[in-house]
Amino acid sequence: MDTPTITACCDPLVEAALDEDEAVQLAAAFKVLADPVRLRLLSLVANAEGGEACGCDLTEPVGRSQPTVSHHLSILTEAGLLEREQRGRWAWYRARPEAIAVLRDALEV
Amino acid sequence: MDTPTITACCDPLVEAALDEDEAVQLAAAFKVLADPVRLRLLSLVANAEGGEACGCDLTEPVGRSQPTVSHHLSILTEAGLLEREQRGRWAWYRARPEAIAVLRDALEV
DNA sequence: CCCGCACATCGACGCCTGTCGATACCTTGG
DNA sequence: CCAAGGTATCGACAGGCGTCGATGTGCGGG
Repeated sequence: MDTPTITACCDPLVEAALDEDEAVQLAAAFKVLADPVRLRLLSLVANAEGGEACGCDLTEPVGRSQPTVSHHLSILTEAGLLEREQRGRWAWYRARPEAIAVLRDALEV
Repeated sequence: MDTPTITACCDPLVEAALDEDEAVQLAAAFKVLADPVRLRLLSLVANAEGGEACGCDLTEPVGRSQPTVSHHLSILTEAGLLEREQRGRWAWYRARPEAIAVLRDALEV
């Protein structure tokens, strides 16, 4: 999907008109959240006990194939919404509230 | 794009895991924001003097054709992010902060 | 050392969506 | 009543993206 890391790029939508570049950057960030599987993965990880979840426990609950889940986890990680830690042959994920906050702040009213 | 009106559907992402339906609904809402032209249109309207903007003044700043702008304004309006009022042959738009707030709340940390 | 498992990558397929030109609709001004 | 301009709709096209099966990669256990 070609998604650079989510970083604060602009004032809230309703407080200043976006220029072209800001709009492209923000849209790319929201695009990461514009998929039901990614939203579920993000919420599953954020709500896992200990604040972290093993990739091996994420395939079944979202009802998609392993390659598809891996693909979505990559997109979330590249965007900075998740961070990945490899432990042996398992990948562990934690949510990154800072990245979520960037998007929330853009929607401040 | 087939986007029902944005309405509060679920607790914040990081406070409760989304079920399938909630995820589909939230993703559809974020999809509306996942386009640079729509983000610019929304911010242009929200920042217009008087809080409202005429459609005739929105085509040029976003650099797209009139049918394309009309299409995006329809999507924003159907989603409830904009409201439209027809005055004579002009369409006037206002932002709906309530709809924006629904999405912001879903990203609460 | 080899097998098994978690995970990533690849290639292919189908659908969705952003875009435009052409055109139809509708309201106002003359 | 006609002409003009703002807007919506239509049809078509191209590119993007989610999905999967098959396969590659790397680590750990026996």
